[in-house]
Amino acid sequence: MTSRDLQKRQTRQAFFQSVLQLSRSGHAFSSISLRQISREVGVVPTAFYRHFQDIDELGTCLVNEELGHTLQSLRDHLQLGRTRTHEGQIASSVRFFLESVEHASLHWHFIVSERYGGNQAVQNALDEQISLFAQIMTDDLAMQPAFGHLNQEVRLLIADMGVNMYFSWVYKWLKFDPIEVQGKQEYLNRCIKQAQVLFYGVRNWCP
Amino acid sequence: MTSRDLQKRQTRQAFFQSVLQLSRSGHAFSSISLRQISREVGVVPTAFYRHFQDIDELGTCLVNEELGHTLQSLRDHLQLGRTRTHEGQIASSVRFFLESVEHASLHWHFIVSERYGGNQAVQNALDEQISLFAQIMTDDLAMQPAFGHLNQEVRLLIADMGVNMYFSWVYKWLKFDPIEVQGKQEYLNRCIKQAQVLFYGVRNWCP
DNA sequence: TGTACATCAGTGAACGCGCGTTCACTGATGTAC
DNA sequence: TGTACATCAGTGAACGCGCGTTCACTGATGTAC
Repeated sequence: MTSRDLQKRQTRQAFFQSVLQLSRSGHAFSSISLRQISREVGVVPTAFYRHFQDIDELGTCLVNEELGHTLQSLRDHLQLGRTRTHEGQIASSVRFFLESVEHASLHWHFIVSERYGGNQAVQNALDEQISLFAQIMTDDLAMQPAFGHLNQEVRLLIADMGVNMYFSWVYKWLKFDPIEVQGKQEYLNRCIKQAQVLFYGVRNWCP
Repeated sequence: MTSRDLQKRQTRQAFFQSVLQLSRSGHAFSSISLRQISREVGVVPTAFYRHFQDIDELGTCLVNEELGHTLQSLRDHLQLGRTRTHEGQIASSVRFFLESVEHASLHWHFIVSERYGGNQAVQNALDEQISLFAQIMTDDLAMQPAFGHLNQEVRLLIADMGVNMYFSWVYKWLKFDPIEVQGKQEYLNRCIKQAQVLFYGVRNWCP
């Protein structure tokens, strides 16, 4: 790894960061221009082509590389199935999720904004990453004895509900001002209750 | 109402339709240009200003007028709370919802695509309409004796889960080709099961 | 009913601007000997 | 280690194009008498 390679990688990262910041400040990915991004990075527009063929490629690389790592580590640590037997454990799982979201707020803002947004390439790349969540949550549910009465199909169905519920919290969660400690706490408690309602129903569900 | 007024109203409708069609064909609202819309309508770009001050105004009017009616009539007929005691009735509610969505597919594609999209004015207008759903579902839950043990706060929390779950179905539901009858039927059954899992849990929930 | 005037939805030319993409270039970094 | 050449990330000028917005206009429809 030469210093030139290192420099190139840093610029590439800067392109990703610029997109995430533009997204955070309210611009849809499909309305961001190549020149806008380059300006943010601090390079001339033509430098863009040293890194990506076009904006679609920037989008898919951003999702697979930059967001991929964030989502991978979250998937590794959520372990929903192993921690949801008692209500206190459901609470920790929700708390861990929302803290992770806050910690990678730029990433998550982009994910929820672009999940159903205008760029097909980005949408497909995101869909792949997100469906891994449902898959992993399904396997996780299988490890929990209390849910042994559920077959694979029902587990996947429930994991899908769980992922959609978790994702439905993100947008409002990221809108809180860091100072609004009390508002955030109340919102967190609301999310925890929603998770408890869902998983309580699952525990007693007869397929 | 003169024939001139009528003509103007038709052109206004045509602007709405053009936006919905452009949205359906994959363009994010915030990346659609005034000239693109006018071209679709079949008028010169300057004619746009006879109807709207700018694109933001077109967006908010589209949501409040065009989508407003669709959502209003759906809210009036869903009556979730009155029909979810037996599992067969939950099924009819889900079926009615997804049929309504299919019937107004352009509207619903726009709603789910722009809910977290790039235009703040549209997002705010949509948020108002959507939060009415949660409000109405909350009141509806109150009418159901089986859920009398839930207080107002918990009912709103559950209505919120319900709305988010219903909305989470829409995007994939609209992606089905009309010919794929079997695939659609299977997806519908999946949605019904998800609704049953959620409302089953609610029925036995102790706050 | 007929006439004379007012209204106003849609026209078409014009503007300055930011866009994506091309091209030949520069000069610092890497490599071969 | 020192030299001579290769690589290639970033430069800057140039292009044609679609954009939003302005303006004075046209001519069909509506209104007052």
